[in-house]
Amino acid sequence: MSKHLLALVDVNSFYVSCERAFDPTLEGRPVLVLSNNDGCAVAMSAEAKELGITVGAPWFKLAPNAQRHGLVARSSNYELYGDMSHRFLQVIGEHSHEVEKYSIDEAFAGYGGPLQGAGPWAERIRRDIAERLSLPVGIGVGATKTLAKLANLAAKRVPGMRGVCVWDGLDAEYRDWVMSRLPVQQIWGVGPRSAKKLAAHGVTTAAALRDADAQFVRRLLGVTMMRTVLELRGQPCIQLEEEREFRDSLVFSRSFSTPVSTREIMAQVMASYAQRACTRLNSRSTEAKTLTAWAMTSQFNSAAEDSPSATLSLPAPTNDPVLLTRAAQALLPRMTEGTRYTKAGITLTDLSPRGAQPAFDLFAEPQQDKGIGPLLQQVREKSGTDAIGMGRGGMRTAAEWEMRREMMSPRYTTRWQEMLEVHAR
DNA sequence: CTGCGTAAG
DNA sequence: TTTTCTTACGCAG
Repeated sequence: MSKHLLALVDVNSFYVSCERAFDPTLEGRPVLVLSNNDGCAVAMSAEAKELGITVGAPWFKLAPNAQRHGLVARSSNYELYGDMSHRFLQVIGEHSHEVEKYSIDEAFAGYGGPLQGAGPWAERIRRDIAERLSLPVGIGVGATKTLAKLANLAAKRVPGMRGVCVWDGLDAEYRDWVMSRLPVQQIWGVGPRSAKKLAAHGVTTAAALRDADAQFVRRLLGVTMMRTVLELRGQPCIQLEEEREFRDSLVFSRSFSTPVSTREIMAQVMASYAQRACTRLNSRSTEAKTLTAWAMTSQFNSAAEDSPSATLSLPAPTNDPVLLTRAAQALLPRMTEGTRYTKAGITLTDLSPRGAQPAFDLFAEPQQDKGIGPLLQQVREKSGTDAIGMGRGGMRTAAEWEMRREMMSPRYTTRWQEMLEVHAR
């Protein structure tokens, strides 16, 4: 008997595991990866969790005691993680025809063979990723995405499973026991708000949600939660999705390392961010028709709250950094000189595939004729964002407000100069 | 169509 | 001195 099953493969403590893959001295030690600006912990090893550190813990509070605990912190190295993520998907793809990238460190994979073969199949994936990428993964297999997620949780929590769990391969009584003990909030798709509403009706465990009346759940929390109920019963409602080429919008936003409070500096920020948003636009071969430039003050200082934004509709879809950089300056008159802004961003909307509507010459700008925009982007793509740019974009020395990344590891897999050197003797 | 609430990692 | 960033979807208005 063969049944269509799904695996959810995820890397344990992905960012930390990427760091460890290239620096084995981190093995067995408490390790943290910090957010942009080295502000707070965003990922941690099991050893760091045991020290009581949680996501969001501010680094400046942990730093004084780090040495005493042997705690190591790394700045986030997204270039490395992104590349490792790509390799992770590639390996899974060699074991399955259907793969869906779910997040930077997770993927769903389809399995169409007999049930007894599912465990060995998952084990082969686990071993292949360990051998080729030095990354530890957990794999849950189930008849639906929700059950695969659940099995993945079990794979990590039950020591005997050693990272692989095939839900349908377990005893029915054992499955029931697990579900009756699992808090409903641990189910994929059930967040804190929904859990609270469910609890008010006596639904506090995964088993209770599975056995709840589907129509009742639909009325209480909508169709999405009803689908979750059906999926817990083994009825697939959430399909494996194709990679979506196309997104409706694109955001480039960053917090500043120190607040920005003058138009002069914000102009530099906008120039830099617009060009980086432009790079993302190009990497997806798209053009944007609308640009929103925005800034905001700290959420933790409600006294002087301000969140100015300016939305511009461009005459035609464009990916020209010159035009977008200029458009982003529209924020400046909206901001209050002297207010301490802590974060800003560029949102590009109304995206379309590049060249879908041929540019109407009437609106062509003088610099487009000379091809300055494409040239700038070409140089940035080839030689890095600090090679060339307009305004602040392209400066080699970091500006005062630019993000701090003081403990970043080398970009081992994407930069020749930063490749790992191995000496044999 | 848009903004908001909710969730995810 | 802190306290991430990004994407997606359903639903109400």
